[in-house]
Amino acid sequence: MRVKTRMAPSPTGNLHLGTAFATLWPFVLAKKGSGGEFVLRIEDTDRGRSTKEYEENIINGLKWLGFEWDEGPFHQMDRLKLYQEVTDKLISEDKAYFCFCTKEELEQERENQAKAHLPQVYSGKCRNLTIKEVEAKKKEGIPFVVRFKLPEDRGVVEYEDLIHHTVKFDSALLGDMVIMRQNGIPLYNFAVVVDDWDMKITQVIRGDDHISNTPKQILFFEALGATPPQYAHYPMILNQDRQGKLSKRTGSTSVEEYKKDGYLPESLINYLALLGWTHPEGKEIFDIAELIEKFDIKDMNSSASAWNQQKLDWINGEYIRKLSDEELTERLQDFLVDHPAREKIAPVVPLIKERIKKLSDFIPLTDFLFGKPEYEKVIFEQVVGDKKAQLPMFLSEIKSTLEKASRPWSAQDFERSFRELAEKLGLNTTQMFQLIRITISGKSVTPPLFESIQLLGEEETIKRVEIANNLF
RNA sequence: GCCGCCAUCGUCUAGUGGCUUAGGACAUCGGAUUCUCAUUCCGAAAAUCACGGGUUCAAAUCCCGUUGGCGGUACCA
Repeated sequence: MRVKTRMAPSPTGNLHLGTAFATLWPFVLAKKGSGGEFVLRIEDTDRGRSTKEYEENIINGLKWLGFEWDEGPFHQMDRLKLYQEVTDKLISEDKAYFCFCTKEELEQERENQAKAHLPQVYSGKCRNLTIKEVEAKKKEGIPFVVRFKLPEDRGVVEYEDLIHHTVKFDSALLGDMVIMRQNGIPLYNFAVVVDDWDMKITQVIRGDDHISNTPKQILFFEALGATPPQYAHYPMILNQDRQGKLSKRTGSTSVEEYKKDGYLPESLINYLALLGWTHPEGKEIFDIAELIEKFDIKDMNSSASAWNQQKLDWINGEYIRKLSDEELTERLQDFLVDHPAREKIAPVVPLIKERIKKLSDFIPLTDFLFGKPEYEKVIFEQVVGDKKAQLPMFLSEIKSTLEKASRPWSAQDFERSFRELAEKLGLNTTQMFQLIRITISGKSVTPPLFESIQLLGEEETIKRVEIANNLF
């Protein structure tokens, strides 16, 4: 059978890492088989919280991550007619009914049940209203909803979860669920079933927060006279401290933030994959194509894993180092739209490739190459320790050594003459080179010295030594 | 409260009854390379397999219970 999966985000917030995670699995499952299809469906029936902006953010983010869909995006709000037709059909078949209970009544009911340590289930008060009674209440203008009539004696609803084992629920604990609001907008569980049925979805793979929705949805499929799809529920990603599902509490969860921070889409995908699935050979670095090739739903985790920023950073570093210099240059240029000298990024790339974990690390590491350094006397003093009184002399010696050197400066001569100078001045080589480093950059950590100086040029380098010298 | 899901180093995991003195990865610590920082390489520390009972000649692995974490219990999705 041809596989058809779907991802159904609700546009009630920006693209969340959890949503990206939720998109990965149905996407991979669809791409796995030949001719599989992946559908994007926007579940926008929560009118209070859904916005067009969130939807755009989600769609753009999914595209940035590399996801493509074969159908959609569909919108549930465009499909109200269908939900209404199905609802009418269920009513006419006596599988659903009108309910006129007020919010207060229902709350009272639940409260009483809680006090009696009973499961909180709708009493079915409006279940047996006659047609006449219904008409009369409607005429009076009493607000109503449509409830699903839970088949009596349905007993235990059971299904084979592709990730868990057999999952069983007692349908008696479900009660008669509301499926349609008075305003004609359906409720989540009902709309999902109508859509999955209408769109002929074969596999539903989603977070395990939906496990308890599944028996309800199966019951709806049964009422429709349809076979439910196969279900697979993966665990939710937990916060770094394992307290609760991934939320803003312990760090950013917005995909856009990660993009702005300089994470590569492919490393995000790789890390997300690691959180839900284990490569059969235990590999940790693999691209989406390999994931699709090796994917088997049986290798998905059944226990929840916690978000780990350090591991993501490591993976991102791995991917940066795997890029060619040309490719990394392009990525940096796209990333650093406001950079003062984007055309000068290319020659710097080989120097920083092994030194950055995120694209944003480029800036602090290289800004001295593109603008004047800011000096702090203490940093110089820390290098030479108790010889700090001699700093002016050290700096002018450095300057004259540079001026004496034959041009263009060569790495070999440079290294040799400064090792000699270090010895002459009673400094060790580390101190010598650190002093030069700080002089040209204002920092104690930079890319390799001689290559940096080459990029700066001889004149600029000597100028910086002069400026530094004037500090003392 | 009721219903459900889950439970191996700090974190992610391997492990499907004997091959396990529980293996790997990230992070941590030490060492080598080195002009700094990284990279790379080598090494160390880190899990009484949540707890308590069973089953078995043998259990991290099977069963039951407990505890803990998480989720659901809406005219949210």
